[in-house]
Amino acid sequence: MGRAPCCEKVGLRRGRWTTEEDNLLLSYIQANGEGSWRALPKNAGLLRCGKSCRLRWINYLKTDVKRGNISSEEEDLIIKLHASLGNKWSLIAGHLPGRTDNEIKNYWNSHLSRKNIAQNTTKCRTSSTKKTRKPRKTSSLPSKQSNINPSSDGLITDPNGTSPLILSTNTENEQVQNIGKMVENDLATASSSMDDSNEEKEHECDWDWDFEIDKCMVGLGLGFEGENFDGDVLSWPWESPTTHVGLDMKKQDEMIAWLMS
DNA sequence: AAAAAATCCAACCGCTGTCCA
DNA sequence: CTGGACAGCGGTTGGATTTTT
Repeated sequence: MGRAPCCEKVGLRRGRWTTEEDNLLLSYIQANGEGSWRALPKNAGLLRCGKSCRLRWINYLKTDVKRGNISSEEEDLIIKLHASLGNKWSLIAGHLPGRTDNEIKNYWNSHLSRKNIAQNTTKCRTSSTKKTRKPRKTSSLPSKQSNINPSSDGLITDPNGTSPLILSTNTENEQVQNIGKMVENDLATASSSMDDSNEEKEHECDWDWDFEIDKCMVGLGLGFEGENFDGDVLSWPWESPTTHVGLDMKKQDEMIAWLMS
């Protein structure tokens, strides 16, 4: 027997929300608070599914939702976080104040993924001749996410792994920039350990933040995963509970040795 | 000016994890 | 332990809008 539907769909409205519906939902939540989404539509006098109400609230009506274009700082951060976290839109959104997972997902799909593909095509074509990497063994999740502090809902932590990078005293832009800087610092440190005399390795380990990191040379010292040009999904064969956004130099060395073997 | 194609994005769908009886 | 209810997440869809031909 299948699971019961989340709501009785017969007679429910679908599609775009009207201003009247928005007002009903807004005033109900302002009076009664969030939650109980299943019961909310009936109580609020809305002919909508509870899930639809929740989505409308989270993505549009909530007061802290930031509207307008994604700034270059935000875009930069999205790229970096996506390289680290993959399609964990809610986690990425957690580092972008006022942005929703849906908005970031849409922005990625419509702006950045295309860019990503283009960059890969032009910059990384030579990588197709490289040795085949080992296929992933497990799920699509990154093999480790030690940069995620489980007690603080996915906030990136400092190298000591304790304090969240997002500080409440910072402005939103400062928060975005801080996170970006931390990721850049990690990568710069990782880069400094590379032997840049090897041309192929230099190409493969281009640590400038551009789009090839996500697909071409993913995870060295960062512990995330990616795909090679044949579409094989990879993950890295280690676990390290002590690293943050990525630095574990011993593991990096092991990774380099493994790649070059 | 009109048609076609491309792009954008709000909303939907189905699945998973958690809680609780 | 099991199963239902619910919240939340990520993938996908479809219609509105914009751009191109």
